[in-house]
Amino acid sequence: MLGGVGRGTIERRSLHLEIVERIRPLIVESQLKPGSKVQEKLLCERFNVSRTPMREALKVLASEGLVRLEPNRGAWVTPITEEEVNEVFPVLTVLEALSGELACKHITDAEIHQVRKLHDVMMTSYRDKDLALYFKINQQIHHAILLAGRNETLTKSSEALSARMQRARYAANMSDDRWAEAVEEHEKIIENLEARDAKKLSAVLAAHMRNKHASVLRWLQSNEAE
Amino acid sequence: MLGGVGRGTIERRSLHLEIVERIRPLIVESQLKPGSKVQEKLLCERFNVSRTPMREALKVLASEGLVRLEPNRGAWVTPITEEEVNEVFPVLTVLEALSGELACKHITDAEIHQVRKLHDVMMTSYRDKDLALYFKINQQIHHAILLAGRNETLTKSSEALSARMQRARYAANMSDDRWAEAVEEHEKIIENLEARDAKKLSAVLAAHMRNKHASVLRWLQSNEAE
DNA sequence: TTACTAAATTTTGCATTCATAATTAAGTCA
DNA sequence: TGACTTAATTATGAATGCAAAATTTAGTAA
Repeated sequence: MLGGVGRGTIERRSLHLEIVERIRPLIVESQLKPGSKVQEKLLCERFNVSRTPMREALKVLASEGLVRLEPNRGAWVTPITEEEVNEVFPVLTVLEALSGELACKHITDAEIHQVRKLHDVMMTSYRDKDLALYFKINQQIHHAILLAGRNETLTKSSEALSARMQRARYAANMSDDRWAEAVEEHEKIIENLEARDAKKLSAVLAAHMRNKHASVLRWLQSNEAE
Repeated sequence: MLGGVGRGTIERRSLHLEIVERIRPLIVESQLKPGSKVQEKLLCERFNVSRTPMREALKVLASEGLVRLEPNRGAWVTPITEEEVNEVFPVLTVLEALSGELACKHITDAEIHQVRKLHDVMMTSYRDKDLALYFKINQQIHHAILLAGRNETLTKSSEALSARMQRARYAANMSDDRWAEAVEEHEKIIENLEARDAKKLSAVLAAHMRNKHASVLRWLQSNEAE
């Protein structure tokens, strides 16, 4: 976010958070590559801030697991390893399952309608084979379900971990088969959400996550072989 | 810096992390009271560090949810509210359940033995009605189960949330009834761990968490009434 | 008193500076 | 040439300084 450009932001935000939220997407979208050095000075120049808030931001990103700090040696973008993926996905799976359960409890009709609209746009992007758009909407759907759960702690935890895996998904793309499968899963997700079937939605979301896990793993392994 | 006093520390640690790990217990044990202002300057003097690393530490604690930062207004210890408790415990519950499942898969006989020993000490502390010791060992058991799960991400996420709730548990103490119930639950936990029954352990841990949740809620509500 | 305003003080946010550790480059000797 | 030192450079960690914001205090008028 660019702090107050465009629309009159009311709440004042701190610079370091601003920076966190600008660097995070750079990492998630792999513009800052996994395993690469984070050039503190370069980023300072890029965002035109001094080192103090930048270093504060890096500390926060490190505590989120997107960056690794080595004392006196600087910061690195956390590499995507099989180990990391095998750690994060199981956690993400139970969080996603919980989010489905909570969403069914609290979601309003208007919100369901919103998600349905997102879902339909996503389907269009699937038919158009617009992967970038598909990813974007996909994200928004998962975000909307989290929001519907009315649990900020869950939302924050889940999205922090999700961000770490998102980078892999960006890099991994998807096989046509996996994409078709994912779409089917999403059909079930929206159905169960509309039916407000907590148990089922929860199970479908968990399965969805496990498949994402497998998909990322396949990519990682085929990559390591190179 | 207090890191290397006394014993020859090998790994160099960064000052801000040192500070984080010194302030965290202050918050968890309510020496810094929920809702109270965090006096940056005072803490700097107390730990004999300058404001820079202290402020970095506060940013990390804020991202963990133990502290709230208000731009230009400073830092407050996150208050314990019913809302907060109702958010965190459900997340903690699914994480704890996962940790039980993973522990059963990976735990070694030696580790089970370790946990059993901790459990026995805890039982002694229960018989002695030594609540402080009971809490401490209790923590260690949950930590050991997390470690046995071989998932650092899970361990970190879970303990971050646990820290937030721990403060309430410190303040809440326990009714005799609840304490007896908790002890029974712990009997089941150790039994199922020794039997390596993943499903059952997972369920027992989840139930244990839900009861902790209820217990904290009761305390909060009786407190609000005052 | 009480409500409001203005000055003084304190606190915060961030840039800068300086010391130290790490890295790179240059030089030495076998 | 290549391994090892040592010097030069760069990057990092943390203290300090300074401007801006918030808070407190003092003062004024009703």
